[in-house]
Amino acid sequence: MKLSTKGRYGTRALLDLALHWGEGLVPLKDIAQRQEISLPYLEHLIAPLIAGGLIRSTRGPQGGVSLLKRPEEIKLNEVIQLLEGSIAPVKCVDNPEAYPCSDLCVTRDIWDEVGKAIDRVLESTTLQDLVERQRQKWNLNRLKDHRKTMHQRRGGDNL
Amino acid sequence: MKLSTKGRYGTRALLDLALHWGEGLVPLKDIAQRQEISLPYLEHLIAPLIAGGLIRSTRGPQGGVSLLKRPEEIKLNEVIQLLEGSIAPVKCVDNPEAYPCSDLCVTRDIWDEVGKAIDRVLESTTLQDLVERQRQKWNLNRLKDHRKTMHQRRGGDNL
DNA sequence: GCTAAGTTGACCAATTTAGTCAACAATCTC
DNA sequence: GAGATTGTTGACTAAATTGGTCAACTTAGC
Repeated sequence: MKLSTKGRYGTRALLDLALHWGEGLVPLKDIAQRQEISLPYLEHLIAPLIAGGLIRSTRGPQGGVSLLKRPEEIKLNEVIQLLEGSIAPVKCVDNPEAYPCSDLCVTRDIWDEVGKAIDRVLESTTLQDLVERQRQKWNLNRLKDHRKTMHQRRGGDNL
Repeated sequence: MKLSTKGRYGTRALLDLALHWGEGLVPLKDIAQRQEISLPYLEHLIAPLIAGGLIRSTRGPQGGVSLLKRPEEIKLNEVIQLLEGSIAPVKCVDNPEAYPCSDLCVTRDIWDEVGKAIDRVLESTTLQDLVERQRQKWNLNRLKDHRKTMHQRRGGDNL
């Protein structure tokens, strides 16, 4: 039940784009560097996002990539669906027709509920939510660092 | 984000045991046959369940396996934990210490919430719940079959 | 001591994951 | 329009995981 790097890296790449929303095209090279993803690998992660209509790209010098919709309009379930395919924990949840057991099998029903629970979380989270959380975290950390610095200046303990 | 056969087959094996609760030892051969799992593979699925204290086993003739706790005392999150390891969609949720990014990384927080949502569903479901759902489904199907039979006897249409 | 069970560990094929590399296409600048 | 810069695509691959099988062994009942 693990998320693969596709889902994790791809989501981070999109968060990176959302943080630069409104600044025009962002080169893949920059995203790769900031998110510590190898450029050739990132290119493959970008492909399904373009195909899925989440981002657009332009080649050539000054080229790059940017979101096609506003960050608050991009839900994580859509993102994960594009990057990882169905989130459902078992295949027979997606196409019950192909599995004749479906009307007899009670474990299937539970995996179905698990899948829906996952989807509810991802459906209720947008890229904008991630952006806000990220900025909040950065602010908190800056505050902490600042307090630490002040403490040191006042000759605080060396722990 | 798919469940492996370990989790799916193992859960079915436990459901099988729960359905035979109170009948003493159940041979693995029977479970394998009913659940359509190869016996050698089933043996490997059973091992972690014994190690986890969910079931006990006796060798030799008339040997077999049975639940150590009542079906209503066995929650699915415990089962899946034993069969698949942690349910969390990313590793860094389990041991945040090993991942210095954890206090900066907001995507981690989301995967954490997803993991908790999964756990809530599995934590609120016991083997006994599965048993009851299973019996209910069987009853419904028997009723359907019965109605179909009656219909045919009365010379119903051939659809 | 024979037979019917469960236990364990070694082994294996197929698939998936997580990439890399090279050739190519488009775009901008000069 | 030449060349540099960027994105696109497909082929390829090493490593890990999955989903098993097989054989040797242990234990318990008759």
